[in-house]
Amino acid sequence: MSNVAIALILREIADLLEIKGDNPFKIRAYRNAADIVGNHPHALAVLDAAQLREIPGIGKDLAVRIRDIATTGDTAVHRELIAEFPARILDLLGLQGVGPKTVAVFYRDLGVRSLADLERAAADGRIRALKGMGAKKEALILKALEERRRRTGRLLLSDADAIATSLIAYLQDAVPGAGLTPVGSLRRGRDTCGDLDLLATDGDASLMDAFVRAPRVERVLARGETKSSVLFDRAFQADLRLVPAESRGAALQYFTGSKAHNIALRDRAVGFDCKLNEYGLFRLSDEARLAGESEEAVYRSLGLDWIAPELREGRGEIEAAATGRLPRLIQRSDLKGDLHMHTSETDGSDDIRAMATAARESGLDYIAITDHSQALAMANGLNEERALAHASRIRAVDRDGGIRVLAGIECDIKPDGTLDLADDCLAALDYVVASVHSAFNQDQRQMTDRLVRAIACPYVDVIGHPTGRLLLRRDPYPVDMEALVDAAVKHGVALEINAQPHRLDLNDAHAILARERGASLVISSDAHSRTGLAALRWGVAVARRAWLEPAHVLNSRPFEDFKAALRRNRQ
DNA sequence: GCCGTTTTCGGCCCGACTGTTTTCAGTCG
Repeated sequence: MSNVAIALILREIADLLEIKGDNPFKIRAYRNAADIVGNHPHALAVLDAAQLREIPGIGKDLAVRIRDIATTGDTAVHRELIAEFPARILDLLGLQGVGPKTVAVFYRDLGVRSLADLERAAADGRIRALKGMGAKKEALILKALEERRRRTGRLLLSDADAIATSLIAYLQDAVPGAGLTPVGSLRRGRDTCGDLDLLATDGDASLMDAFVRAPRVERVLARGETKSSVLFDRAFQADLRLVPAESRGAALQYFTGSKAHNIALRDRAVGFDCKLNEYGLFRLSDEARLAGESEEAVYRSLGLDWIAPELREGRGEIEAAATGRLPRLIQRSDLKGDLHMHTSETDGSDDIRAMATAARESGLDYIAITDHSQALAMANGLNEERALAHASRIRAVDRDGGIRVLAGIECDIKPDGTLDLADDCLAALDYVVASVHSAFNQDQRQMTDRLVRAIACPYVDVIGHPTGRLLLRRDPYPVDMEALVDAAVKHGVALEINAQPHRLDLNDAHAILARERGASLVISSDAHSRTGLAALRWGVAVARRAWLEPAHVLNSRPFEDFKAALRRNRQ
């Protein structure tokens, strides 16, 4: 049972307990545990109760429940709650403006058991008759139901970034002098964003006016002096907060999150006899403001080094910051090479020289051209003959314009784990990234064996996009990541962090596992055109979330060092 | 349900906005 599946059940328990009106702190404990489990880099299903208890936030009871879920697929508390409430009742919580208390009232007073029931109740005017509700609330419910049908869900990190950039440009145009910064999950570099959070530090009410009138705003959820929320078309939400300049740092900290990080930080503030909110760090005894103008000062006043946003996920960053053990995170400028890209020889749109020139202009010292192999016929993949001819054309470009260009290939891993091109062909190339592009429906055992067999092939240097996921479109294929990482370490094969915004594969949790086990990593763009090279920044975001330093990433090394570190060139 | 430099009991992060309210509960982040 995967961590994500366990987390799902823990979260359902929390939601149902909340509808039931149970102890809020107990609910928080379940929700907190769901976050911990869901984000944990190791498979928790294999741990026993004692090992689970060592994880902060997991105590005696939760350890037992997690064991239950891991071994039987469920736990008694959950089964009892499911029996107590209708199966579809949790759908109601997904509606804007509907929380657990409201769900409880709908269920108790109106017998609402599903979204369809709620829609009928609202249409019949039965909502307005409830205590504490009126015609306005009823209309909001109908609106929320309508929006839910059109909702597209989360946004890719790159899309969220693009929307934030244009929204900020619009606001700065409307209110010159306004200082605006993206915060929330976008600033933390999460692979997808559920909404968009913006922080403004200079500006007045006119900024809020401009915000709620931004292009494509469909509905204003809230409009205040310091806080507004809107829904864009396709029901994508954005929030804007305005704070005074002296609170900029505290607000940046607060609105960047994550929730788990903030709770831990505030808990720490309490230990310092202080209170931390979005306006500053205040001493409880006399309300004196100890920090607030800069994020650095907020952290410093709590005895912590400044923590990069990508680390703020409650993965031990506060302990590391307290003891001076934060990593020197990798940056885009640390990357000297890009090791996965396609040309017009297969499914790319630019030729070798165009890719090399663009890479040089983006500051890289070396690249590998890695077109597809023959199994990917759809992409006009290369057979041995074409691959070798392509390689000689690539080598003809090597060193031109001051950039080294390796003749590589992205070789398909066939369903049985053998490679798509003959060994002598692979041996004649400079670099091989091996990837799965077919037979995604294999079970975990087959897929793991398949990848481990590919890793054992002596001509494979890197495993490309190791889980095959396409964000918001296709789940990862099942693979035992620990076995994969261990095999990679054993054979000196590197694992790719594919920087395509819809892949970001490995993800952050897998990259943490790889780092902890001592695997080498590469960050590659998988560009299919010159402009695609810019995707490296998204891969760097994943790497930073995984606490990676330059030393963990092969393509942060100078060319000769990098080349010597490749599996094929060792010993 | 978790946790412990004051604690094995009694705490547990903090504030803005809305709707239906005569002083606040619920939702959200």
